[in-house]
Order: sequence, then C-alpha cells, then structure tokens
Amino acid sequence: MKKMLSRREEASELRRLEIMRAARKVFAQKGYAETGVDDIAAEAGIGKGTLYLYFPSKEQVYLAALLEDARKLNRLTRDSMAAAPAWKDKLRAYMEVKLAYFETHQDFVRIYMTEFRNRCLQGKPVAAELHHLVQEGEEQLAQLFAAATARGEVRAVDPELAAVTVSDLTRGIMERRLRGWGGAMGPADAEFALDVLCRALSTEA
Amino acid sequence: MKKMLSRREEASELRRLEIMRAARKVFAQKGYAETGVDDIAAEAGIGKGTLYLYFPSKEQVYLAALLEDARKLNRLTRDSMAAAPAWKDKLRAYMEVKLAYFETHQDFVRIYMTEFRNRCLQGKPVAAELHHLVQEGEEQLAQLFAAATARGEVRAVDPELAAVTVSDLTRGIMERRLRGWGGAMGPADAEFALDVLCRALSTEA
Amino acid sequence: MKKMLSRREEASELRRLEIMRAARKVFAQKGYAETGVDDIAAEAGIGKGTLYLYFPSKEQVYLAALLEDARKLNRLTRDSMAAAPAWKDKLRAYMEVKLAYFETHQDFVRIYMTEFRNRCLQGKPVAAELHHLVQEGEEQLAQLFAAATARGEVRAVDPELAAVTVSDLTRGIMERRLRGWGGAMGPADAEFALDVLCRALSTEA
Amino acid sequence: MKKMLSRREEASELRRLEIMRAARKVFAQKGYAETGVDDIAAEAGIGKGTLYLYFPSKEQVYLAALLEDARKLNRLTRDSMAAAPAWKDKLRAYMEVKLAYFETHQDFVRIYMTEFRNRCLQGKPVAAELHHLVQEGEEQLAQLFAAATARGEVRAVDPELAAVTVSDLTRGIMERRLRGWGGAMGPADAEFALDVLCRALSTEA
DNA sequence: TATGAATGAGAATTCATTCAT
DNA sequence: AATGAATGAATTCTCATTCAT
Repeated sequence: MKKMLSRREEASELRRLEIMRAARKVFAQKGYAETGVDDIAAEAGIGKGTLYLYFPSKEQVYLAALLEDARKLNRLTRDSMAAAPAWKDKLRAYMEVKLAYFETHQDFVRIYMTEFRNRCLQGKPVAAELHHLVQEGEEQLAQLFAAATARGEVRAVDPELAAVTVSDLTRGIMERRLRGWGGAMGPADAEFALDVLCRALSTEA
Repeated sequence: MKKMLSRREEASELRRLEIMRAARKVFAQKGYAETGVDDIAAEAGIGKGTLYLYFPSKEQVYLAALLEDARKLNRLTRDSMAAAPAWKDKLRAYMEVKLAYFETHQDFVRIYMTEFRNRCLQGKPVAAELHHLVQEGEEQLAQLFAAATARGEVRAVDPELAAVTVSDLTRGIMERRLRGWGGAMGPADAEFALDVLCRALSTEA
Repeated sequence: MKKMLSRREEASELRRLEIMRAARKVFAQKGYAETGVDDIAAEAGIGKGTLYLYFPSKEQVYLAALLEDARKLNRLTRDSMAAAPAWKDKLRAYMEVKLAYFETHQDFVRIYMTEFRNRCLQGKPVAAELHHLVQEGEEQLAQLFAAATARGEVRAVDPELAAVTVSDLTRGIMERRLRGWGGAMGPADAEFALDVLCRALSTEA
Repeated sequence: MKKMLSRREEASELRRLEIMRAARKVFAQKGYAETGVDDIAAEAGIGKGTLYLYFPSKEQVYLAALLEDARKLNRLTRDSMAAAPAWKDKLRAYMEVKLAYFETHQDFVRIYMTEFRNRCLQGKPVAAELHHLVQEGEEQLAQLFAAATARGEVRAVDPELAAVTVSDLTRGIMERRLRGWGGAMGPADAEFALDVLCRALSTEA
C-alpha cells in the first residue's frame, strides 16, 4: 500500500514528518504560546511559508504532532499488553512501554504531559481522536482489572478507579523523569509503583 | 510585626490581595497566555496602570497569586498533619486538606495544576519560594513515612518514593475533579487512594 | 451639546479626525490595497497601535473617513439646492457645490470616486449609511425634475433618468479635474454641462 | 503577417489568450487585489509556474487582458462609426457598440470600469497603448463633432467638451447596467442619453 | 515547456508595558 | 497614588515570484 506513493508524495510525507518533529522539539522546549511559527520552520529547516503548505495553522501542527505519537504509543501499549500473559505482566507492560517511549520521544511526552493536559483541564475543545486515544488507554486498564477480578486474581475494586490509579502513578513517574529525577530516587520508581499496585490490588495474601 | 503597618500600607496590602484574587480568577478561566493584563485589572476594579504600581509585570502577578495560596495551603497541610495522631490519620489529613482546599479555591488549584506545573517541567525559572513550598510538602510526607517505618508501622520502603506516590495519587484526584469527575467515579476516589496506600505500605497483614 | 465634551473626549475626537484626515490622504495617494495601516498611522503622527484604539480595523478607518465627508457634502448640497430659487439655479447649485468641495477635499473625492465606486460595482457590501447618502443625492435631483416638470418648466422626462444624467456629467467633470484636466479643456466644462442639460431638458424653445 | 507564426508560436498565442480570458473572469469577479495568481492559473487550466512563462507578473496579465479587449472595442467602434452616415447615426453607433460589447464581454467591462479607471486616477503608470486607446476614442468623437459643426449640423461647441460629454453619459449607462439597473429605469437609458445629446447639440430648432 | 513546492517580505492586528496627567 | 491613552515589537498568516525537476 505504502509503496504506491509516488516520489512526490513520499517527499511530501517526509516533510510533514520533519515538521512534526521540529514542532515537537520547540513546543517541548518553549511551550505552545512561546513558540513562534518561525521557530518551528527554522528547526525544520524550511521557510515559514512552506510550513503553511503542509499545515493550515500553528494549532494544527501542534495537534498533528501530538496525534501521530499518541497513536503510536497507544498501539505499542495495546500490543504489549496483549502479549503479556498475566495481569501483573500486563500492568508492567503498560508502564514499561510508556516509560520506554519516554526515553526515545521526550519531546512528545513533554508536550503531551504539559500543554495538552492543560488544554483538557481548561475545557478547551480537543481534537476528537486525541481525546479518544487518551480514554482508550484507561479503558484497557479498566478492562484488565475487571477481567482479573472476575478470575479472582484482583480484589473486587472498581476497575475504573484502579485504572486511574495506575495512570496517575505512571504519569507521576514520567513527570519526575522529565524534571530530571528531582531528588535522589532513581529508576526504582517504576518498580516501586508496580509493587504498590500489586500489593494493593492482588488477592494474594 | 504586622501591626506596624501604617494605614496606608494596609490599604496597599489590601489592593495587592484584591489583585491576586482577580488574577487567580481570570488566569483560572482563560489560562495565562489568553489572559490580558486588562482582564485582571478590570476584574480587580482598578486601572491597568494601577496594577503596575503593585506588581512589576504580568508574570509577577501570576507568581504572587500562586505563592500566596501555596503558602496558605502548605500551612494548613502541616497543621492538619501535625494534629493527626497515627500515620494513617496524617495521610488522610494530607489528602483531605488538599481536596478541601480545592473546593474553596478552585481558581488557585486550577492554575497550580496546569500552568504552573508546565513551567516547572519546561525548566522555566520559578520563584524560589514556590519551588521550595512544593518540595516541602513532599518532604513532610517523606518524614512521615520515615518515622512510621522506624516505628514499624510502615514497611521498609524508600520514604521519598512513598511520598511521591501519595502526591501523585492526590494530584490525580484533583485533576479529575477539576475536569468534572470525568467518568462515573464519584467521591469514592479519595477513599480508594487511601486504601491503596494503606494496603501497600502498612505492615499489618 | 458639543460643549459638554470633557477635555479628554475633545482630545480623543481630535485624534479621530486626524486619523481620518491621514487616512484620506494616503488612501487617495496609494489606494486602499496598497495602503498599510503603518502608513496611515505615520501620516497621522501616531503609533500603529494607537490607531486601533480609535478604529477596529483598517476597513473601518476607510469607511469612517468616507462617511464623514460624504455627510458633509450631502448636507452642503441639500442646503445649497434648497437656497436656490429656480430649477436651473438648483441644478447649478448641485454641480457647483460638488466641484467646490472637490477643490478643498481632493483626497476625499479621490477615494470616493475610485475605491468606493469600485466596491459598489463589485457588489461588495457597503456601509448602509454611505449607500443611503449616495442615493439621497440622486433622489433630490429626481424630485427637482419632477417638480419642475409639474410646473411646466422641464419637459416631460423620466425624472430619474434626468437625475442620473446630471450625476454622470458631474462625475465626469470631477474625474477629469482629478486627472489634471487631461486635455486642453478648462473650467468651461461645468458651464458646458449645465448648458447641455438646460437645452435638453428645458421647455423653453 | 499572422500566417508566419509557426505551429509552436500559434499554440503559445492560444495560451496567452486563454490566460487573458481567465484573468478577465476572475479579476471581474473578485477584483485585482483579491485575485490570486493561483486563481487565474486554475481558471486557465494551467500551472501557476506556467503562467509566468507567458507573463512576467500579475500586473502584466492584468494590463494585457485589458489591452486586448480595449483594442477590439476600439476597432469595432471606429468601424461602426465609419459605417454610419450622419453624425447622429455615428453617435448612436458609438454608444450602441459600447453597450453591445458590454453584453458579451461583461468581465472586461467590469475591470475596465473599475480597477482600471482607479489606476488612471491614482496616477499610476498605465500601459502606454492602453492610455492611447482611451484617448483615441474621445478623439474620434471630437472629430465627429468638429466635422458636424463645420457642416452646420451641430452647434458651435468645443468638440472636445462635446466628446467627453458623450463619453460620460455612455459610461454612466454602463455602470448602472453593471450594477444591475439600480432603480426602475430600464433600457430606455441609452435612448434618453442620445436624445439629450441631440437636443443639446443639434442646430435643428 | 510545464509544473507546483518553496520562499520570505509584508500584511493586519494584539498586548505588556510606559508615562503624562 | 491612580489612570488609561499611547506605543511598537511580536505574532500569525498570505501570496507574488522563483526555480529545481
């Protein structure tokens, strides 16, 4: 399928990707408001006008940059969880995928964790798909817990509450890493969070 | 000390407070970037120029507005935790104070949770005291866990990790409430978080 | 009434007028599209931002500049015609007022004759009042002819057609003067036009 | 002469004509400033770059588009006037040719009447030939009147003044038709104008 | 020859900050 | 002390023109 793209279309797609990469980088560094369209164009090595050939507005660049990575991350998470056998493994998979993605996509995570969450909190309308992706993540966790509870492996807790708990802890870890491991705690944080979750949710004595 | 303020200084202080209140309100509604100095002045019922007699810049209004409430919240938290007897009570106190403050100071919390965290993550210089206050909060939790561990009431965990875990869960709850309880989960969320923490950290079987 | 304006309001009104004068000058020189907001501000001796305190957009400056003079000219025309006794005098008054206004308000006339008529012809929406003023002018002429016809002084012609004929000839004269008397014809043009009209419309042998 | 064009040159000339047609159409619809080079190219069914192979600038496309039709119209007018026997017939021929051309070339007339006149009035340099054509039209009328006066058929008026009078009235009619017969007056307008002219200029009682 | 992607100067408009009153 | 009019740098976006293919 993808092979059917002409030379032109390929080049065009590359440009799009390059612009999104540049956008992630500068948005991550300076924030949405402080970032000028010039900055993105300069980082992408193109003219200001060129950027507008690929995206209709600064806003759309921003959303596209988020959306692309969000989709990837969601897919990775889903696949990784699906491949894990037990619920604890799935839980670990969820966190590890996110944290690994962080290592290679810091810019994306930075925007995602900050600017984007802000917008949600401020009630601004957010691209429908992006919203959907976010919810899908927690949905999966909730289903995971519901199933594990049904099998008697997890205590009878509200699956949604358990899901947001996982989500909150994961986010906390990422934020601290983003901030540069503020404090003396090292990579043990993920293990600690997993341990907390297992102890709190597992039916095992 | 405070008694030494002249009539004039008192009036001036009142103005400052009023401006900060106004700032919190509009910043909470529209976000930092979207808020104009005009908006703040109008909400405070003063002229735009007057605002600059009390604060040197929009940025400083913003930080001052945060700082004032952050100080109050920290004091409340400390006092409330101090008054609680056992570690679990202190933990509950920590969360309940924060959540109660949210009810009465939504504007502050909104800014604090969004714009402000952003700045930290983006490495922008943030008023030193504000930074300090944030850390102080987690410090207290860490000390709480260190002490409880010493008394054998809490498992031998890294106190700092335990502290950030509490912090993460609390923040998660506040964000969801800010967003309007996104989902079917109700006020049970705080209880759930506390339960998770106790099960995971307590030495009790 | 006007005396009740405070010092502030007076100064503000002066600025408005000055901006409109500046706008007429540069619009007349360079045309609407070629004129930048900078140009108007510079000509008015103010900052670009200041202009936006008085007008919400370049477009509105343009319309206000036109409207003010159009109102004046309409009033002058009406009064002058009213003061003239016979239909021929009224006709002469109509033309002479317009041509005299041209001498002192070339900038206005220039815009009015060109940019503004353009817009009308291109079917762009035009400020209601401006549209009304234009029609009012021809209306008066039409009524003049209707009345004179009723009195037997003017042949039984369609008053509207007679009116537009006067209007066309007057405009032609003004355009040629604007262009700098293209050709050898001098100020006899107005007399000639009046003579044509009288000969063609009068009932006298 | 024309036969000497090679196949290639012919094709090239066809392209030029097509571009001019397209230009007239879009310029007439949206005005000079609002029209993009893209629009013209799209209407002409060619690429934007191709357009620049045939014309050096948007401006030149505009002028060429005008020039071509202006030449045609001038030729038609001259021929038609030459074919008419008496001065009144020539006068009628002048007006009728122009009005007929309007019916079939509205786009051209629209631009000519609006944008182009503007430029002249604003003293912008206008293609020399175009300027010449305009003057030639009035020249012919002037000669017509000079001759008729010499033959005693027309009063002893300044031929140039008489010519511009005809020109003004003709233009007025076209503008009103362009605007869509603003008012209740119908196609009687041309007859009325001719009648006015004859009554005012003829030596007949 | 034909193309349309790329460009960047330039457009209108906003807004934090200053300053004369 | 209080004000709000004035400012101009900065922002987003457009579009005539160029140029590599």
